[in-house]
Amino acid sequence: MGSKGTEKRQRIVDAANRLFYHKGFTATSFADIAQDCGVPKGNFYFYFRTKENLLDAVIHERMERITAHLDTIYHDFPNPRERLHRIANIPFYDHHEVVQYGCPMGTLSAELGKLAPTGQNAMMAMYSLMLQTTHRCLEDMGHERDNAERQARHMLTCLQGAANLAHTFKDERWLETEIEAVHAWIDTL
Amino acid sequence: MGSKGTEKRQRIVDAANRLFYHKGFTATSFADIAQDCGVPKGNFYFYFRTKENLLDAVIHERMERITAHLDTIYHDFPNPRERLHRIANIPFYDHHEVVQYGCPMGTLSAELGKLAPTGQNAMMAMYSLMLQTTHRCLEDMGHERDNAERQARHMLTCLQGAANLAHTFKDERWLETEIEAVHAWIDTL
DNA sequence: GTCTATACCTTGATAGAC
DNA sequence: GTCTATCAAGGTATAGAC
Repeated sequence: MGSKGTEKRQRIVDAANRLFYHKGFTATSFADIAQDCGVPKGNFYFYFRTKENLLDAVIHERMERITAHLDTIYHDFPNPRERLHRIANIPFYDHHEVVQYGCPMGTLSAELGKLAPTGQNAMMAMYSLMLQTTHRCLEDMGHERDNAERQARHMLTCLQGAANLAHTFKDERWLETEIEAVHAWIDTL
Repeated sequence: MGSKGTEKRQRIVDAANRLFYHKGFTATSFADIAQDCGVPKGNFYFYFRTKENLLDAVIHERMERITAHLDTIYHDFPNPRERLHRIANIPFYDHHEVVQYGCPMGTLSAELGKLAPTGQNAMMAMYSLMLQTTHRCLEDMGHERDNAERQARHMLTCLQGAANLAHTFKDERWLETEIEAVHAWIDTL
């Protein structure tokens, strides 16, 4: 608690977070991370026993950020429909990075789904959080439970697909128009 | 050329294709491929100068398969709406593998988008093929050019998102219901 | 707590016998 | 054309001085 170590640990996690996103988990080496954050890689093992351990810390960090962001939306917008619009805007918030590196959650989940059963569970938790938040907005708008769940899945599907294809085609307009379509769809609900 | 080499080359490409899909490009080593196809890895370099070169062959192989599949659809179904239904069904055709390893095109594209500018162009070509085929069906159904393109992008977006989230959640029903929604959407066009 | 030096393994790639 | 043996480089992880 409050010891000097926490600050350095945070620098490692932040650099790993950035590089796992930009280069992918497997393609990122400890040497890359060390160079990025200025901490010698031999020091990593004081904070994390393995690379997978560092990955867990990165995912945990992301989980906290998305949780905080959703909480902010919930706090700032009492209207459930307006909340949905804000959730739909999340991928567009960092649209420039999404086009260049893909969806932070989606690309990592795609990679981990092929090799790490541990990290994949944490990714599922992140998506479940977004799903349940969306689901709750829809219920607050008067949709019954089953219908709300179906609609929430559909919205997430469109957002994820839009991010992926915008990344593949390096086309910001793809993201823009598809998110715009989601907004229009929300207003029909 | 009918020389003996082509057959062994094909075995290497097939094994690489399978493993790049199941484990990812970076996470798959030549040793993995060699073990899978029974060809010693030292022999690989007679057919491919680099790993990226082998990747190109794999992508080329996939491109030919998807081209052949779309040609079959075009040949078997004269009705453009029926063709759209068949295209929408493509991810569901191998639904079991899609749930386990994700969309073959989507996951590879996500990985290459972060490291290989070369291979990524080939991935774009594959998606463009699907996009243009869809686009043409919509034009044949009477939609004007701009509208058809927008609809085609939307359909691809939904299919890609469905495959990704079904993979993330290891949930076959996600894929099933979202593709069903695409079918219903096609009938409204 | 922090860093250097290094062990040990796997990687993609080469050389050369056959 | 095919395979064995091996390379240099880079990977994760460890040992131990400070």
